[in-house]
Amino acid sequence: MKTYHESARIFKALCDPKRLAILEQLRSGEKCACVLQEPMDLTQSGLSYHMKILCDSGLVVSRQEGKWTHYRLSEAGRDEAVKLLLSLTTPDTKQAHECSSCNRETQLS
Amino acid sequence: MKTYHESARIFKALCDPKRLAILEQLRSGEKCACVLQEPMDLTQSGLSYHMKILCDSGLVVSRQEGKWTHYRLSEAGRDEAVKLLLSLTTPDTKQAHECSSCNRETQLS
DNA sequence: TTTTTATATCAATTTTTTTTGATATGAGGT
DNA sequence: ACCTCATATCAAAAAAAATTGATATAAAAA
Repeated sequence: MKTYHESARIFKALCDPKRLAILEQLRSGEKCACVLQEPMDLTQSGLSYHMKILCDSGLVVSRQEGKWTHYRLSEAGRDEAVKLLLSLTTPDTKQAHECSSCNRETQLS
Repeated sequence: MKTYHESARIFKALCDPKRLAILEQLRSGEKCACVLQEPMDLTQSGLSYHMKILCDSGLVVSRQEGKWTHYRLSEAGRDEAVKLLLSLTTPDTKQAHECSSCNRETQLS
């Protein structure tokens, strides 16, 4: 079971427009950093910063090839994120119950 | 088609540990603000701030009942978020291709 | 070996987000 | 009408994230 902090880290990757634009570029295949940076309003070190966050989330994986770093979407990372999103937002039917204290007060009045 | 900024807003709801703890509470059913606040390290206005972000994302919906505001998970919001997550992180097979510029340089050398 | 090239990291700054305390709103109750 | 309670909103402060420019590293080229 992940802590809330660990779970938040995965979604942190998705809560910045520039990182979403980077993911969009990766949808069409593996890209090296220099190619990713070109069409974006980002400095070299800015891109590196965002790629670190994307890799830390597990949604993206990197591969070193000589001087170049290539990035690509991770299928395992995506599956993990979807599973986590569902587990965070799906009602727990086992212990589901209504808000008792407010309802009681309402009913008593 | 959503802008990256709009998409980011949905995931912004999920990138804070306190908001994940709030979602966890909502998994067991609809809750009013006072009940949600109690077990959490949050002031009244702090909770209100986070609930606004959760509602803006569509993952949570609110219902007014007299003085009380009740919050619950939104199934539609969850479906939307999953759909969005998948569309952002699934390779686009139609136009998938490798990083051409780096590969070319590598092959030429 | 010296130079260039691709990327990472660091420290300082700027921007954004979160927290806090005070006040506003609005529904009931007295 | 006045008071109380639940919640929202505002402005200021604090904390966290993003950007920038400089420097470090390490691979390949000259």
